[in-house]
Amino acid sequence: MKISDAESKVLEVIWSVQGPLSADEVVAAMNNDCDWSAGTIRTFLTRLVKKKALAATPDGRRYLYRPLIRREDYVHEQSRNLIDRLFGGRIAPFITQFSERQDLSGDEIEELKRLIGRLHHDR
Amino acid sequence: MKISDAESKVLEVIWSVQGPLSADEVVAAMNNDCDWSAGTIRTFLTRLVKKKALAATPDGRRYLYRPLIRREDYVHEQSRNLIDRLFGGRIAPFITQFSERQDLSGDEIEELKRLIGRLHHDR
DNA sequence: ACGGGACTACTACAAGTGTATTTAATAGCG
DNA sequence: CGCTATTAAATACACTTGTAGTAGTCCCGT
Repeated sequence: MKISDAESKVLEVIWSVQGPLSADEVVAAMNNDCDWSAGTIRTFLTRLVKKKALAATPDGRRYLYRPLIRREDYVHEQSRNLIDRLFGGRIAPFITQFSERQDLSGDEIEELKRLIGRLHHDR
Repeated sequence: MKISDAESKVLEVIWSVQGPLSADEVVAAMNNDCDWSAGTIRTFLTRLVKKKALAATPDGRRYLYRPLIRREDYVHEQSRNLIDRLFGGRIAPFITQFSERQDLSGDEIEELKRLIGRLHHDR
């Protein structure tokens, strides 16, 4: 099932904490960077449960939420999807495009250089 | 204005041709890889016009459609967005993640190596 | 000049999204 | 043991998206 933009922000917050969270712990954790009402966030929690992205386990009169999908899997799926849709499945053009737009700092380039070097070593 | 998945497929077809296209040229061009009815595709065309992603210029009793946004810009925006949302704005972790999942062929790695070498030279 | 085909414009409609409010249950406090 | 505060469930509602169908108009051929 597809996860919407708003829902994914809620997921991010839950991923960013080790253990399960209650609804208002999620609300508290989100209050910093978003302006949704508590009701709205609760809606997203129940939708994420319905979509099997979260599990809700009862804890007294409330629920504790915990992720059912791993961030790495989600992130990889999103990345693969973008690369496939927009770059014919190849990573290099993705990088090229950033460099052509001068959207790479010197630091970034250094970092990439080191990374790719190591990559080559790994195999 | 946000461009939906289905709409972006129509845009891709229009980008892939040099000049402006009439609605049923678009339909013809799309009939290969998608199973939308002509009506559906026309709906997407008008929505794309409303979203200022396409211009429709009259040509007799019909319209010719031509992109108002460049593919490179669209692609870059999508890419930047993904990198910002999922990788804290840095490209290297994006690459790392593919390599950790063995989602990079030897060819891809070679290509990246050459690319990064050139990058470094460029500045 | 009229009928038929082509092309657009308008309308439809259900599911998903963003953004909540209202209601019902319940558990702890007094 | 009943009231209030907490929490979850249900409901609301407008906008977007996916997927079309219908109606209206205009040009071409006869």
